[in-house]
Amino acid sequence: MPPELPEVETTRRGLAEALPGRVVRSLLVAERRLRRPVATGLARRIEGQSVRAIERRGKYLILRLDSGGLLIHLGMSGSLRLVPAGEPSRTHDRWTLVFREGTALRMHDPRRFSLLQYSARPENDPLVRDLGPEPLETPEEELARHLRARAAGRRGAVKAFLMDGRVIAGLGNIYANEALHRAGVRPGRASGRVRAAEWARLAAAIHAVLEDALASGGSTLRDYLGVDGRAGLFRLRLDVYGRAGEGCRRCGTEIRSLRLSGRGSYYCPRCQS
DNA sequence: CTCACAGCCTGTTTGC
DNA sequence: TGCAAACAGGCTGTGA
Repeated sequence: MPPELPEVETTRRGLAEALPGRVVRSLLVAERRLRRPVATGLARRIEGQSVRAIERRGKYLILRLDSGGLLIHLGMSGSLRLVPAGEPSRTHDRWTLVFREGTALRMHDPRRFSLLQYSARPENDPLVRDLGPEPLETPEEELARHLRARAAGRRGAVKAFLMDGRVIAGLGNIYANEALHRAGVRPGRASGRVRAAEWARLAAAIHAVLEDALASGGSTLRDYLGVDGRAGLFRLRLDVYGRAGEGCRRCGTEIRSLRLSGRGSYYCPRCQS
């Protein structure tokens, strides 16, 4: 299961408890070939800087430094962990950010879809600049209006629309499926044909599913040194994602699956129209 | 602008 | 049983 927005936010909270004030001693890069190559001069650029804050934009983490900051993305299989400085790397550990205070932040990422990049102005970096509103920080009614306005005239599937980061930040395949089920909207519907009342239900459902996942992940936050991006997802009970052929938890009808824009999509033919 | 799809990658599942 | 092919998906770039 990939880290989605709630897992990234859980990770952010863990880092925010531990990192601010720490000073970067070194960056050890074991594998440069990630989603983008890790810049050669990155280590030198950040050594000696202290961590000011940890922010999140969609599924990107922003580690604010004295000057500029690091953009970090977990990709499909990445997870961050705080480890004691000097702990040996294992297979698939990609880089380790070592702090003077004796701890280190380590990226574990088997599939190398993760990203580590310095930016002088992280919030203006093209990677995050064009992202849509934060689903958890946008009031429900505003979110509903926004989605409806952006969907006008679009004929593509509503699930693909919800997964477009420029429309709304950080909603991945799993939670797009779950939100559509909670809202009673089929994933293959044309975005422009979803009605106002349905957008209202969708906005509420997006909030609900993300908050649920966040709540279940939050309780496992205090593992050893705190950060495990996986904890939340393992605890959230999914209603439709990956449940093709099984019974809908609400009505018992068999969950169906189809492919939309190359992505697995799941819905209940009775609960969702 | 909108939309679909290839490509990146490796662990896991499926199918012969 | 064993191996190869298919699958999984966030994001970007490309082309229609």
